[in-house]
Amino acid sequence: MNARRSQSSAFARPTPAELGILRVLWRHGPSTVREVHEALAEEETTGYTTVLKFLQIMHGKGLVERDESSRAHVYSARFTQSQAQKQMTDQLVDRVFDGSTSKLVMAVLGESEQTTLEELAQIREMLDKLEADRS
Amino acid sequence: MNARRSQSSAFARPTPAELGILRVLWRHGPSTVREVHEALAEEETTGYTTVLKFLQIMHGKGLVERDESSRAHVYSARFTQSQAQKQMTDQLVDRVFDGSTSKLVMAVLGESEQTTLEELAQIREMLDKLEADRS
DNA sequence: ACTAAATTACGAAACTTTTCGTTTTTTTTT
DNA sequence: AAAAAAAAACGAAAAGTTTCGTAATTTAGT
Repeated sequence: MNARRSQSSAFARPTPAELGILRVLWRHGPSTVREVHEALAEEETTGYTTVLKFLQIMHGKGLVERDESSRAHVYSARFTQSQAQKQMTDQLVDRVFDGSTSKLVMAVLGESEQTTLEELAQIREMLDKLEADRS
Repeated sequence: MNARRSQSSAFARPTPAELGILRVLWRHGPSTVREVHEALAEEETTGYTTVLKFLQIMHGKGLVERDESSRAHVYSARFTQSQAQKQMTDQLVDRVFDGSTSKLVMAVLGESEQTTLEELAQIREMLDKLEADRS
């Protein structure tokens, strides 16, 4: 039995399209199909019923909650963006970095011209905190 | 035209199963179908012809190279693990961290009890280097 | 109550990914 | 050279993902 893939696990892995919808829900909070569709339409061209269908599928999978009290059902993500970040990053570390988190950090810092000094400082701060806790 | 998905782009995105095969090729270097299949069999149960088919598909996509000079064709990854790491991490940053690399670093360092002091030191070193370059 | 509008539900097509059985080809053994 | 063994090629089924048309349902306006 593979807990990672079971429907009842903490949270399943969203497909790419599902992730796009979750991103809208994280940005905008609980939303109707129409609202999600409009938000999505800024970037992609997805039909209304496509979005509806996805929300229904995602509800079936337990990725989103549904409030049916009003006519237009209101959907919301069942886990936070931060939880998803952790889970998807762990998966990446497992599958692509042979389980080494530091390799991931090195890789991402290694080439990133776009990381600002300020961000580097933030990271250093967190590093200080971590090392302090450790000793 | 979507460059990200085109066959000729720097390198395409491996599917989960394709990644599993690439990992074997990275670990073991150029390998025959049989070798990949045996390496894979340690964890999963994949049929020989399934592995063969994947390697053929991946060759078609340009994910792997094929040396046909011997009877048993020898396949090798067409890009390094490190390139794949960068590419897949960038994708994760884009889609899940709203483009912020530091958010990714914070997330991964935040909860990782498994990051050793030694690893933290390595990261600090890299941080030093980066900040030095910047100023 | 009737009509129009908005929304959900349903089903299925199109496409992608994964899996493997069968056939064909190539090489090795006898 | 025939038989056996190993490997590649092929095709297609199975499973999963994405997309949307059409039908049914619910709500709101007249």
